[in-house]
Amino acid sequence: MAGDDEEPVGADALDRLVWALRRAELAVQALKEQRLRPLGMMAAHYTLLMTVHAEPGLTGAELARRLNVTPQAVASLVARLEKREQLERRAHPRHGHVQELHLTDAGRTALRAADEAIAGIERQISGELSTPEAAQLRALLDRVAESARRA
Amino acid sequence: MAGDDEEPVGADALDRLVWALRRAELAVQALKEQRLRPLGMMAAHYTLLMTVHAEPGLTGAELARRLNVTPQAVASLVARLEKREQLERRAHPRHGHVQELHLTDAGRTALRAADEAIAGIERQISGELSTPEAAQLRALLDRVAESARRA
DNA sequence: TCATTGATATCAAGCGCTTGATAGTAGCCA
DNA sequence: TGGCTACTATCAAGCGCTTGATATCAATGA
Repeated sequence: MAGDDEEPVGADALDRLVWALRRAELAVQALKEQRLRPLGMMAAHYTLLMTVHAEPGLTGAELARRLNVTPQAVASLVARLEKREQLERRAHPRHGHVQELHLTDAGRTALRAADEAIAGIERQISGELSTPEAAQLRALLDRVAESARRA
Repeated sequence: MAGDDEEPVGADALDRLVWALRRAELAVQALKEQRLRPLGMMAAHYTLLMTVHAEPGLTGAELARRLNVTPQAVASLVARLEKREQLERRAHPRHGHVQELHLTDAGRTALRAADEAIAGIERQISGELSTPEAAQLRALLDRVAESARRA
């Protein structure tokens, strides 16, 4: 055809699913940081605390895989949260070298406050969607995530 | 109630929309990096080139707002892409101090190759969804993004 | 005409994350 | 029992991004 190479890339590139996904996540992430800042917590800290809360006793390496970052990055975050007394490292019962991560009471308190802010964002966003729409969006996102991870 | 404070945060925190959104974006982003690496391009470069392609003549500051990063970060990326001859800075017709950004032919070629990889990811992901599902997901994501940005 | 305002670009310093490399420990198997 | 392998944790160096501050220039208003 004559028009095949008029455009170096498809004009619909910005209408793609992956682009819409990025835009949405970027906007939500910015909102998270904004709401979490007054609480003296960063989104990365919230994510880490929430992950450890969901799976207590997680090791640093395992946590790094969950968060898609390197073990060193996790160690840096853990060190800071440990200094704030929000997280503690305990020796693994079998592996003396390995350290399990657990939330402290202060960590749970901080997490609860942060989660209140995140829940507010969730309410606001899902409030503009009908209940079935929200459920379907969640289901579709899960399928997208699994599809990308399986690739 | 007795069980109100047994859990510091709602047990459904991981079932939230914002969490599913993050998981999906993280997985897709990792896939992008993986597919773009063999082409010697990073996801950030692709995003920048695509944005400039969509709006030629964009200034650095304007571009920074589009990408949700600081002007300095953009300047760093631009300098690198300029060194690769994929991007060029031209003086603004009215504002001598301001510089417009334009893609070079090499930039368009590189963008086309990169976009091929991204399009492959798009096909793979949307291939696991029905056509109406993909359309609805895109529409819902746009509403989420606008809702978060408006907050 | 000239000062002020607003926006751009750029420099400098600090911090967080990544890649690469090293040390320690449990599990497996000959 | 001894050695190999796999996994964990940590150190060191480099790079990219952020915050903060500075210089330049167009546009506005007195």
